[in-house]
Amino acid sequence: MKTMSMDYLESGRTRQKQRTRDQLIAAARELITAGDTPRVEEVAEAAGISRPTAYRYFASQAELLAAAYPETGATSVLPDPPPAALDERVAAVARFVISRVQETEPQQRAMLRFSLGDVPHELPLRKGRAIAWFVEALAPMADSIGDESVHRLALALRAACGIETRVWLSDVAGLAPVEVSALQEWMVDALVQRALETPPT
Amino acid sequence: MKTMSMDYLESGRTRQKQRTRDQLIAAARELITAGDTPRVEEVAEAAGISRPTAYRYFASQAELLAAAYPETGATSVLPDPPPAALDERVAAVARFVISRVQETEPQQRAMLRFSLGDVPHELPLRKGRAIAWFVEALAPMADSIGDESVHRLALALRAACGIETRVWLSDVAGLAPVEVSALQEWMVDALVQRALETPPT
DNA sequence: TCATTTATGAGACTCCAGTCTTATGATGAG
DNA sequence: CTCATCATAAGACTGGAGTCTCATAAATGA
Repeated sequence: MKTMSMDYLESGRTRQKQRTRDQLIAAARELITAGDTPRVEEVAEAAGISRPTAYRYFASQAELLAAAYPETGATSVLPDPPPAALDERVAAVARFVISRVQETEPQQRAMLRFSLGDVPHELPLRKGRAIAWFVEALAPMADSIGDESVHRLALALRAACGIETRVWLSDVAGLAPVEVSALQEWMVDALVQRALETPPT
Repeated sequence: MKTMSMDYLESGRTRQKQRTRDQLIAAARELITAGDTPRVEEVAEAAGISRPTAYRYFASQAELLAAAYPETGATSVLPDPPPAALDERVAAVARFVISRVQETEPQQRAMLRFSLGDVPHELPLRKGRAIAWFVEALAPMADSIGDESVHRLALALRAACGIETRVWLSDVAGLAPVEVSALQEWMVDALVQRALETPPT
C-alpha cells in the first residue's frame, strides 16, 4: 500500500468506506486525547477493525494520527472585537498558539517526530495553519512594510511560538513549562517591535 | 542492557575496552559524515565488532550516533580580536551556529528525532554547548541587564538559531535554505535589539 | 607457561511498523 | 431475491531495534 489512490473513498461502496474511516479516526482521537501515541494495532482494535484494513486507509501510523489530530478549524483567533493595537493583536494570537501547543504537547511532539521520520511522507503532517492567524493579526502593518515582510514576520513569529522552540527550551535549556511560555511570549513581542523599525526581507 | 554501569570502562581490561569503544565511534563518525544515519549493525560491522558488543557500549543507536557526533570543542567562537559592539559579537556567534547547523543538517535532524523518541533517554543527546557562546558574546550587557536576563536572552537566541526553528521554517513554512538562514539571522538581531530596551525576565 | 578472569562473537528471541495473500461475508445492482 | 462485486478479517511475512544466552578466545596475574 504505497500510495492510496486519491479517489479511493469516492468509488465503489462509499458509505461503508466513509464509515470505516470515521471509526478509525474516532478511535484514534479517543486514544490520543487519553494521552498516548497508540499503535495502529491499538487504534484498529479499538475501532473493531482489522489492522490491514486500517493500513488501507492510512499509509502509516503517522498519517492516521495526523488525520485524527483535533483541528481548530477557526479562521481567526482574535478576540471579538479585535484590538486595534498591533502588539495586542499579535500577543493575543501568540498566547492562543502557545497555550494550545502547551496543552497538546505530547501530540505535538509525536507529530514532530513523525515528520522527521527517515521515510519522507507524501501527505503533509503539519500544515502551518497558524501562519494565517499571525498574518491577520499583522494586517495593520501591511501598508507600512508590505505583504512580503508581513509574511516573513508571521513565519518568524510562528517559529518562535511552535513546538520546536518549546522542545529546545524545555529539553535542552531546561526551562519549566511556565518559563518556556513566558520566554516565547517575550520573543514574539521582541520580533514585532523590531519589525516596526527594520522588517525582515 | 538497561543501563551501563558508569564505570564500566574504568574496571577490568580498560585499554581493550577503550580501544573497542574508540573503534565504534570512529566507524560511526565515518558513516555519519558519509551522509546517512547508519544502523548499529552497520557501524559494528564497519568496525569489525559484533552487534551485541556495540550494544554493550551504547544503550541505543541514538547514544552511539550522539557519541560519534563531531564536536567543536571550542570554548569561544568569537573572531580574534573580538568585536566590541554587542550586535556584532552576537551576529558572529549566530552566523557560526546557523551555518554549522545548516552544514550538518541531516545529523542535526537525526539527533532531534532521537531526542523525541518514545523511550526517554538517560544520557542527554543534546548538550546545549552554544548557550555559553552566546553568553560570552552578551558579556558587555551583563552589567546593564543582569546575569539572569543575559542567560534568558542567550536561550532565546539559541532557540532562534537552532535546528528546531530551521526545521519548521524549511518543512512547514517552505523557505529555501538561504532564506531560512537569513530569517534566523534577522530574528537574532531583533531579539538582541529588543533586549536592550526590555530584557527577558 | 598456566589458570582465571572477562570481553567478545554467534545466533536466537521479542516487539513493533508495515506488506501481502487468501478466504469470507456484506453490499447493492439486477 | 439472487449473485457478482468488493471491503474486510485472519494471519503469515519482512525488516529493524534492542535483549539475552552461551560458548569462545583473548588478556592478565601467578
